[in-house]
Amino acid sequence: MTVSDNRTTTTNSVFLSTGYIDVEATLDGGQAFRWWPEDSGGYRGIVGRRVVNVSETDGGVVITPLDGKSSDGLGHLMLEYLGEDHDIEGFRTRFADDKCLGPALRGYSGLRVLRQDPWECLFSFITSSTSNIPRIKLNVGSVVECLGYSVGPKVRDVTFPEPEVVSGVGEQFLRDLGFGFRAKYLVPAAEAVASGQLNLTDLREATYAEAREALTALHGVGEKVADCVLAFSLDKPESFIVDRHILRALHKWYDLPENSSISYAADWARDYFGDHSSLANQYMFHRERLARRASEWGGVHTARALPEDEN
DNA sequence: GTCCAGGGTGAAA
DNA sequence: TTTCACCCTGGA
Repeated sequence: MTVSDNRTTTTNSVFLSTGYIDVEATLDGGQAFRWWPEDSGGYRGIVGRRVVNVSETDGGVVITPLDGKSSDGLGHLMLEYLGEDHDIEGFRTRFADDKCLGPALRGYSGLRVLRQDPWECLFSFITSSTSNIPRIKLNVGSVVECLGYSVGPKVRDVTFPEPEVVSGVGEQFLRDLGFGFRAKYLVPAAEAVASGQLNLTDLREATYAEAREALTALHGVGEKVADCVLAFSLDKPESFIVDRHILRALHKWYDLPENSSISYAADWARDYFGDHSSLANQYMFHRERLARRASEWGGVHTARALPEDEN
């Protein structure tokens, strides 16, 4: 991987030779909720305190700062965010012939697992409980517009509100923003992080089991939400997220025992996929989503996206 | 207009 | 282990 400046142009953008990255599937496919497509192409969002546009290009992505600042340090920041240190090549090799993942890898190879800010990730996935992606984006968007610190020209160009700020505004404020019953989980979680009782950064160094236990100790954080935070922000590639769609996929493609519980299925998948669990999980989730979307449109998605027969 | 599902969790049975 | 309430938004 290399980072090259592009200062000969007036755009001040940075090219990252990451290999192909499917920007839409990666940034706006249910891992993160603050990326918005731009008319001019690519996706606009915030990483740390920087406002950027991320666009696909040959052999990688182009990062363009939209906050008027220079591109110094942007390459490193974005490589880390885009999960560049994940073992994507090892994953591709190992599962090239897998019944479920092989076709997925050939159909849409540019999917990555992000490395997000842990607090934003925790907040977002507590919010995700019995919700859907449009609504999660709506909720997260409204809370950052109200409480975030502006770092760019647009209303959504704001940093994610610190846990101190979220605990300060209280439950009713979040309910009024439309978070519903999740508000009563979000405020205590913010308090735990703000007080230092829960140190999310330390959990990056902790084992998977330790970190998962620390997260599920929070009210409103079960195994599912914990695994999302572990995979998408706490450097735990052995994390495997099971919802009802993934459970169905596991039954369909693998020798998972009949009537396995969500919890059992997650243990089974972690054992089966090992350190490639979070990548396998994301490709499987994406495949199920495309299949579902295709059937809702009354069509078949296998012809284009998947070279092999679905059934 | 009504109905329903949506990347769940916690408490009670 | 299973059932149920919890909020509410968008699409059918």
